[in-house]
Parts: sequence; structure tokens; C-alpha cells
Amino acid sequence: MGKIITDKSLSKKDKILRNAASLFRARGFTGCSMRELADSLGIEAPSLYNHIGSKGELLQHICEKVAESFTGNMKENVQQEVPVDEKLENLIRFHIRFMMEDFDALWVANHEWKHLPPLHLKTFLQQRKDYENNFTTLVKQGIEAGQLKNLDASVVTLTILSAVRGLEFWQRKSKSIPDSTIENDVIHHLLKGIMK
Amino acid sequence: MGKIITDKSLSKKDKILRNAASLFRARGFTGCSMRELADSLGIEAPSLYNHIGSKGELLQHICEKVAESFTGNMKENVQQEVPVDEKLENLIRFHIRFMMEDFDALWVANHEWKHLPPLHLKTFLQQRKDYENNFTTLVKQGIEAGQLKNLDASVVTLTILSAVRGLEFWQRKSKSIPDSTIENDVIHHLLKGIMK
DNA sequence: CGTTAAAACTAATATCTGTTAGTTTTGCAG
DNA sequence: CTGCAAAACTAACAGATATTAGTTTTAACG
Repeated sequence: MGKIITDKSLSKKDKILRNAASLFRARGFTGCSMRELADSLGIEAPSLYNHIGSKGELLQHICEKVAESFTGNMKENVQQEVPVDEKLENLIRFHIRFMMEDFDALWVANHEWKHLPPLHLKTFLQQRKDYENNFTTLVKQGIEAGQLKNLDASVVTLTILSAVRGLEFWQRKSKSIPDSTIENDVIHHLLKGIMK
Repeated sequence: MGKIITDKSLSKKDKILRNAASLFRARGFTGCSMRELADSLGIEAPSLYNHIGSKGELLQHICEKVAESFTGNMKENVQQEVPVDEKLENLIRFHIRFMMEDFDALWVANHEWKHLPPLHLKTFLQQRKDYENNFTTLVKQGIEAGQLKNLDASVVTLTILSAVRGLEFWQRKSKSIPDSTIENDVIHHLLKGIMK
């Protein structure tokens, strides 16, 4: 077979990671074999190990990158001096845009993290929990400031995060509905509801 | 090892299905082996085949039962003569209650259906699509009737379904927050939003 | 053209996969 | 107690799994 084909902008390891994210999303981490991944790159399975250490490492890299992006965005967010509702809007917007730009990786981080090697699983879950706690704190601030309704803050957090984490419709819809409509309607829905 | 322990209310096959749902949820369908499932029942793997036909059949049964419940509920719903917003509320409430009563099975149907044997996959996806289409039709009716805001109906549908499908917090929270609070807050959130 | 390192290959490993065949044990009905 | 079916067992299967070791090919550079 041939070598891995790359345009110069993408290192070989990055190309492997990109294909891995795509396959892990389509078939699940445990459902996708190293042979399948190698096939998708036009090489034999053992050749992968010239570039990576293990299968678990691939998942780890994918999840790490996503988690760092979200953690970083949250850190920026809490530092900004804007009203709470705007902060929430920005967080949701970040989710949606990430989903549109790097759907595979985000989907894998959201759905396949449980197969992370134990040590990385622990830190991933910690980051996730921290993120959720920050989010909940924000919601509580909004309630106390009188901008948000008096609903249970952690229920609100998990409803929003559940909604944006599960979204996957741009895959099928983004041709028929403009991205901006999706983004704005989802945000409107999650903040202001659908009832007149 | 021993025989499968059942109280009389649960047939042996049902006990297998219950454990399978639990394991498929915890470790994924492809991540869970028949030996693990057998272990959870205190028997050897080949003994399973006195009761079931194949691993895929287990997933099929789990998904089928869930899909039929939701399809049935939708059919009832469209026949009722109540306002659209009430219909939507009832649908969401059904999701949440199902989640609370049979979390494992619903989670598996929501997240592991892609590993269904091809033929059943096709019918499952058809049912799912029909369900979503019915939901979207309802939203459109609400918009035309002036009860709902003029957002894209399919975006609304997928936001709601994504939210309720991903919910899993009763697992960790239902001790600290009463079920009724979760249910009512989620419904309020998804229908009327969180902003004052 | 010759050297060299990167990156592909083949062969092989031990382990795990779902599942079968055939046999023994269990426990209830007569 | 006996007989019989249900349900467990052990042994084994062919194929897939991630990964290793060792070897050959590739391709860029002097």
C-alpha cells in the first residue's frame, strides 16, 4: 500500500487523529479496529505504530484537545465583565460553533470518553465536572441577580449541556438551514423558550 | 456456578435483558462481552444461549421495546384533543419519566442503536424518523396557531429531543433533588426558557 | 548516485470475540 | 424414587483484537 497522503498543512499524526475521530464517531471507540483505521489511511495496521503509541492514546489526544478548548473558553468567559445572560449565550454559542467546525472530535469527547485509559479518564471527568460547576455557578448568579427564573440551577445546567452535547443535525441539515439560523434558534430556545 | 437467580416476577430472559441493558449502557454494546454479561448473572457464557439467540438479538429486544413505547405514546398523543403546548409537554414528560423508570434501556436505545443488526437498524431508524417528523409537525402547528414563536420547527424538535435524550442526572441527582422538580424544571426550561 | 532516516511492510504473538457441540447437572412431575 | 426437560457445564471453534519484532521500501539530501 501507499504512504499516508497529507497536504502540508496536516502532519501525519494529525491526519491519523482526524481519521480516528471520524471512525470513533461512526463506529464507536471499541467498535473500530486499528485495521479499519489503517485502511482509512491506505496503510497496514502495524504501520500506525510508527506514528502513535497505542489506540487509547488516540482517544486521549482527541478528548484532551476538546477538553482544553472548553476549559479555556470557560476561563475566558468568567473573566469577562458582561451580564450573566450574555455569558450563557456565549458559552452555548461556543458549543454550537465547535460542533460545526470539529463535529467528530467533539462527538467523540462527548460520547466515548468512558473508554479513556483510567488515568486520563479521571482527569477528563474532573475537567468536565469543573466545567459543569462553573456553568451552574453562573446560572445561580443569574437567578440571584433576578435575570433568570428560579429554577434548580443544576437542572438548568444539565438540560442545556445535554441539549448542545447531543446536537448533531448540521450533519443532515446544514445544507437546508443556514448555520446562523440553527445557532440563533437553539440559543433562543434554550434561553427564552419556545412559547409566546 | 449457579443458576440464574430470579424472583418470580422476572423471567430468566428478562433478567438477562435487564443485565444486558445495564452493561451495554455502562460499557457500550461493542465494549461488553458475552462473558461479562454471563458473569453478571453468575453463569458461563455459553449457557446464555439456552435462553437467547445472539448478542445482537439482545440489543434488538432492548431497542424494540423502547421504540414501541415511544411510538405508542406518540400515537396516543396525536389523537388527543388538547392544545399543542400541552401535547409537547406530555411528550417531554413521557421522555423524562421513562428515563427515570428504565434508564438503562432508554440510554441504550438512544446511544447504541447504531450497532443493531442491519435489518433492525433500518426499521429502528424509520421509527425514530417518524417520531421526529410527528414532533416537528406538532411544533409547526403550534407556530401556525400562534402559540409558539416562529423558530425553525426541525431545529426546535432536535433541540428538545437532544436535551431529553442526553439527560442522565437522576442517576446522580435524584437523591438531592425530587423527581418532580427535575421534571417540571426541565419542561419549563424547554418550553418557556430560563430568562425572565 | 549513495546514504540515511522515516515509514512502510510481513510475520507472528497472546488474548479475546461470539458461538457451537456435546455432556453433565438440576429440579420438578409422575 | 424415577424420568425428563431445562439449564447449567466444559471443550473447542474460527476469526478478530492490539501490538511486537524484524525487514524492506521510500524519498529527500549531500
